[in-house]
Amino acid sequence: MVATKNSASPLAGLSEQALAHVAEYFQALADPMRLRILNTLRSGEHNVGELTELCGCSTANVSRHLAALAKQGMVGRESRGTSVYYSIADASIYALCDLVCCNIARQFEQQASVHKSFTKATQKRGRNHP
Amino acid sequence: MVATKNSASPLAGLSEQALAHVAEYFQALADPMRLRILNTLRSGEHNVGELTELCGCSTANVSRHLAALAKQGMVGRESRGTSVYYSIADASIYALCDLVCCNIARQFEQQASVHKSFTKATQKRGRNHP
DNA sequence: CATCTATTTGCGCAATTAGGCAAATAATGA
DNA sequence: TCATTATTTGCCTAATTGCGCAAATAGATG
Repeated sequence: MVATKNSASPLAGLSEQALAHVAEYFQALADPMRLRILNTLRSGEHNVGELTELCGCSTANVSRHLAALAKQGMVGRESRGTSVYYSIADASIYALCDLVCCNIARQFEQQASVHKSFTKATQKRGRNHP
Repeated sequence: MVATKNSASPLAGLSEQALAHVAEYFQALADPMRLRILNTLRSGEHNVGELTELCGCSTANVSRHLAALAKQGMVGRESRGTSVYYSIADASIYALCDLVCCNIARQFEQQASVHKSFTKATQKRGRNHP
């Protein structure tokens, strides 16, 4: 691994591999059904069958999505009896999602009130659609 | 929009559309080259040609990636002369990336400890040489 | 062991996507 | 005007991805 070690921020000076790793992490979150699963797991652990019902998704796909999330260390796996229970392994995921939701909410606000001026600066900011 | 759950957090009770929107947001971050572009923009605004050189990517692709980032409101666009300058429009992106990097660093630590010798107790955390 | 249930995985298909190449567009200057 | 530079976009290909279906595994119970 070629670490450039520019310690301005964790993102600064990342190697190709590290960048790919971060991208994979985001990729795991870039699916509505996986987000739904994570959201469902917020209330506590659930097995695959429960998630299948709660998320309205086939068992096979829930299993696959859980595998993808587990690969990124987002959820933990625990076999109990004939079932496999999954739970959130990294609560900071929700911090990520909350940040994104805030950003998107902000976008919606801006979109909703294009002609209103609630931005403090009077600059013309990125409202450009061809 | 159908809110199905109590709103303990922004992620809770998200409609299908909102969930898809969040997923799209993460999707925009789920590419190494786009992360590299964002990382490069951290030092300040750059035009497409500069980013092409700094990121080692073709002009067309840089342009496309920038369009994807702009679509999510992550970067802003400003034409000056014959060039188009892009800059970070939402600094909270870096908070996202930093969170992810911390999570991944943690993963690396755990992987490293496990890989090194699984006979040791995993409560010692002294493994950090990126 | 046989069997049932729960979960995982292999395979194929349809849809999406990143990248290369070239043509099209925009802005500047002779 | 035409030429030049900078950026965007259309088209194509290769690779990836999510899903449905069915077969395969793992664990518990008779």
